[in-house]
Amino acid sequence: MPELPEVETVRRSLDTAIVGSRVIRVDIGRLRSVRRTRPEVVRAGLLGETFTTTYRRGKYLFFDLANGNSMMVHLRMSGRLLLAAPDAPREAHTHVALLLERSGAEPTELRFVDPRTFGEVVVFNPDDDLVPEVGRLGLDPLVDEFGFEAFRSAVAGRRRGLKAVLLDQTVIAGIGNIYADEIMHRAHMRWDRRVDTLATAQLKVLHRMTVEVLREAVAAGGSTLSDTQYVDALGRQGIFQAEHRVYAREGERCITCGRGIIRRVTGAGRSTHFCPVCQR
DNA sequence: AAACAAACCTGTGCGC
DNA sequence: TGCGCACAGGTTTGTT
Repeated sequence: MPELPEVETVRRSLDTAIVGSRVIRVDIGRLRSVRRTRPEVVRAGLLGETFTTTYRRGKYLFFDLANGNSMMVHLRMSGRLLLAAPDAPREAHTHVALLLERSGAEPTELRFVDPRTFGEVVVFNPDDDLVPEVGRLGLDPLVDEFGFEAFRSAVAGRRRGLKAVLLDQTVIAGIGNIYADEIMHRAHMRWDRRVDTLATAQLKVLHRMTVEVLREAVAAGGSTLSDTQYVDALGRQGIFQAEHRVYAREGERCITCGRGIIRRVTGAGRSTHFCPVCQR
């Protein structure tokens, strides 16, 4: 479900309520959601501690604690983080719930909800190497310095198809299936175009569209698809789906060129949407 | 190095 | 109405 724009929207919708809040209760209902450590590590690491900052790298969310530990949350396909009144009924598939106390505010509960249970919550000390994959992440287009030269050196010379490179989190962190398709469409490039055949002018277009799509999507609060699964921590849906030009538009006429019919092809277990006329 | 399939799970929507 | 199948925003692991 969530890609960079959705994860960033979740982070922003949580930040004010989280920072300065102290964890006074930790409920773990599904061990799988905290599988990277034993559950006692999660409980002991959080209980009584205060959140100091939130930040994001790619699709990884971090919540730092005053004791030096951090909590990492990855939503994977179906995860959600929700803020709710502690006495409000919990959503189905609520696997972790943190009761938060904060001076001058009503207590709130932070809930990790995840039907497919691919997502996870990790509480770790930065000295331990519990989230090694974060060290392998490539540039974050909105957090890191992401000028053209940085982009070029990240993707330069890859003898792979464009979509595979865009989805590779060790090259650029945060792009998933929806935004990869939308970026390629705006750049007028096919998914299977070998990146090492792109000229500098084309790389510049690709770079510009990557930033443009992600920025616009964040400004729109992300994309909520027809299943309405994605919402931010306050339950608000995104509206960027209205701007999708290819994703989930198979069979429709291309909005950009007015001539092509959007196609959908499957490869490596993912579907790719594109316009056969304006993407070459 | 790169491409692909399978694995991890649950829910939903579709055709019959 | 019910059943079986395809498919879903991600990532890792193992195989060609």
